Amino acid sequence: MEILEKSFYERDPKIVAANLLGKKLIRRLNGESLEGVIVETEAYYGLEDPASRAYKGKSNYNSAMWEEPGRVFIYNVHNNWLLNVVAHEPGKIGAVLIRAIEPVLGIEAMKLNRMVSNILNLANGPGKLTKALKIDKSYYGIMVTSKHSEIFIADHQTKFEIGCSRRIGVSKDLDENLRFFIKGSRFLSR
DNA sequence: AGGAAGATCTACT
DNA sequence: GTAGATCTTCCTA
Repeated sequence: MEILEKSFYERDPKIVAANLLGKKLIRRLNGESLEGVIVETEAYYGLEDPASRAYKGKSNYNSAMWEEPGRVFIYNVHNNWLLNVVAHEPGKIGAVLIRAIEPVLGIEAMKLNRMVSNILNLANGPGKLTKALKIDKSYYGIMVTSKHSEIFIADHQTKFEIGCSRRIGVSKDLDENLRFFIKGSRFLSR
C-alpha cells in the first residue's frame, strides 16, 4: 500500500478529483483502521467558481484552499461536516470534495457511528461519510500524505469506468461537469 | 440579529 | 423519483 504524495494534489482540481476515484481513504481511530474506497468526488475552484467556498474571497474558515495541496479542508453545511482535500496548481486555489466511499474495513465501527445497519447507506454522501469516520473540524489542516496522520489516502488497485456529471446540490454551477464517480457503483450518493 | 449553506431524513406521488 | 422540515456553523451587518 502506497501513500499518495503531495505532488499528486498539485494539479488541476478536476484532474485530482478524477484520479482520487478508486483510491483508499484511511482513518485511524482508537487503534482501529476504518477504510473505504473513494467512489465519488467533485472539483471546486477559486474566485471564478460561484459554488466554491473560496468564491467570496479568503477568510478564516476557508483559508486552507489557498494553502498547501494535500491538506484537509473541512467546513459545515446544514449540520454536516464535509471532507475536502486541498488540490490546485502552484499559486492557484482549489479543493476536491469527497462525496462517497465504499466501506471495506471497520464496518462495524461505522455502523455504530452512523446508527444504521445497511452498508449501502453508511457513507454514500459527504455528510454521511464524515459521521461514519468520526471526522469533524478538529482535523482541519492536517496532511493526508503521511502515514502518521489520523486521515490519509493511499493507492489501491481496482478496475472501473469513470463517469462524470454536473455537481450536486449546487445553486449556481459552472458550465462544466465537475462531479466524478465510479460507474455502476452501488455506493454513490444518488 | 439575521440569513445562507456543496445535506439528510422522512413522507409522499 | 421529488418536496418540505430540519438544523449548526459561520458569514455579514
